[in-house]
Amino acid sequence: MRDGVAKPRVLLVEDDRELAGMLGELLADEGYETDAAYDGQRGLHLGLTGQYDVMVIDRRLPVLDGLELLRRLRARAVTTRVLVLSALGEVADRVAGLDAGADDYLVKPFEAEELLARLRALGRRDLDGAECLPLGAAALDLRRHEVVLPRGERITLSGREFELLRTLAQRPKAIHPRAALRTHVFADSTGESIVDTYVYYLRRKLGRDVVRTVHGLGYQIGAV
Amino acid sequence: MRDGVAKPRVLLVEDDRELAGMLGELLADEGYETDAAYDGQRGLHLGLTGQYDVMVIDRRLPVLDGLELLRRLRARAVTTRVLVLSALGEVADRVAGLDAGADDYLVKPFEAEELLARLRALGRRDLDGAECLPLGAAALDLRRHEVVLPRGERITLSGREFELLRTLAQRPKAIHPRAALRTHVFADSTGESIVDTYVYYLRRKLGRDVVRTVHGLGYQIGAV
DNA sequence: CTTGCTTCTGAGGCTTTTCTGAGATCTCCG
DNA sequence: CGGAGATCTCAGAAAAGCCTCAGAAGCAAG
Repeated sequence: MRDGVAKPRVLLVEDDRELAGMLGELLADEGYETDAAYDGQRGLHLGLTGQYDVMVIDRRLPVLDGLELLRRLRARAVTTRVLVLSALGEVADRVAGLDAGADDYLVKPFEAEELLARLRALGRRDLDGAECLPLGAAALDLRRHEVVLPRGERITLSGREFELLRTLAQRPKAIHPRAALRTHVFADSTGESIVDTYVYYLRRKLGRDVVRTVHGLGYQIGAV
Repeated sequence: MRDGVAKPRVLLVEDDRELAGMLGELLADEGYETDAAYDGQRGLHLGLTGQYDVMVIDRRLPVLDGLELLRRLRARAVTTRVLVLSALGEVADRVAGLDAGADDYLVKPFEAEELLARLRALGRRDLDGAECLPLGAAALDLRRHEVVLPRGERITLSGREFELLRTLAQRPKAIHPRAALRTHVFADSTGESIVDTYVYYLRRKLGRDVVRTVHGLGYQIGAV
């Protein structure tokens, strides 16, 4: 899927365990790494870790309603793409879901193919054809794993350094939680502070300002 | 819509001129700046200028089919969000549309409300962080935990400061009793005066006037 | 096997945030 | 006016979060 390095991670919040099990298998077959939660509270807890690429949330959930869960995630600066599943298919229901912060809304019953296609659409991040990502005044050369400074000077990055910076540069100005970066760039078994270390390496090579720390939330590039 | 600064720009590619006209008006009423193209070739030309925040593309188009238009845009590294409109509503059709690069797919006939909600959802994705609560002349950036002053200056809040201000800003003009704020924002075990302290911190960062004290009752923002 | 680079760990120290509590100041009302 | 209670201000301790870096372990090329 993506470089074969890390599978995209999906959080599935669905109280119908049978359906959850089926979807979990379906997603696994498609190459997703899936975690499941069976109620809204648990979904909120997992969602806040910020380690997912996309979430699938059922609208009707015990403990904490799906839309309320979504609102709370959004209120806590979680920008992960969310697809809401619901048996409620009226236009007003769909509008309510989307306006609560969903990126897409799929009405039950649905076909597996469509769910997968919509997940692909949400997860699509690869900037096809782009060779460079903007990086403030500089640029990140995706082919050569180098940062090109305004005056043409080039700084070579190691593999991990590059992956980290690319992840940040793909969504500039967004805040990337540590946990998310750790899951995307490093192996799950690595220590908690690996991200700090590599941010330190990047800053040492590129200057203190490339990466901004947002205390308690994560890291950010291209700050305003 | 968005701070009233710049209207989001929409490119509408639709050969049915009557429908195009109606949609154009609808979008204009919602505060979008709309350009229309009546065939795929013209849509490609305009789309490549890269000046749009989102595109609405009909699937069946003269000269250049909607999906082909979409593929060519994607091939040329245009990452603008695209919503495809189509009379073809089979699952296979929708999958084809999404896999051609669409971010969303809406089947005709549709209701205006849903189109608008889906456009809002698409627009939200790029504005990573433009999700704000009004705060008098300023705004509270919910994703970044920052207060955005009228001139664009940003003041970062700590976690607790943010939670407190958000709670107040969610119901402006309401009077929030101390005890309620303490329960919502802080742990139950904290001292009685924790709210006072944080109100003091907010005032020190943002100015004396952000939070008004209603003696004996609580705190309030956005006073009359 | 050595050299040089990359990756990862973990400890120590630094900074920011959170919370406490106590004195100063203010407000309301008799 | 004056006092009780409410509120403000702030210093500093404790906790949490973050930075820095040395060194071990891994890997690839010579």
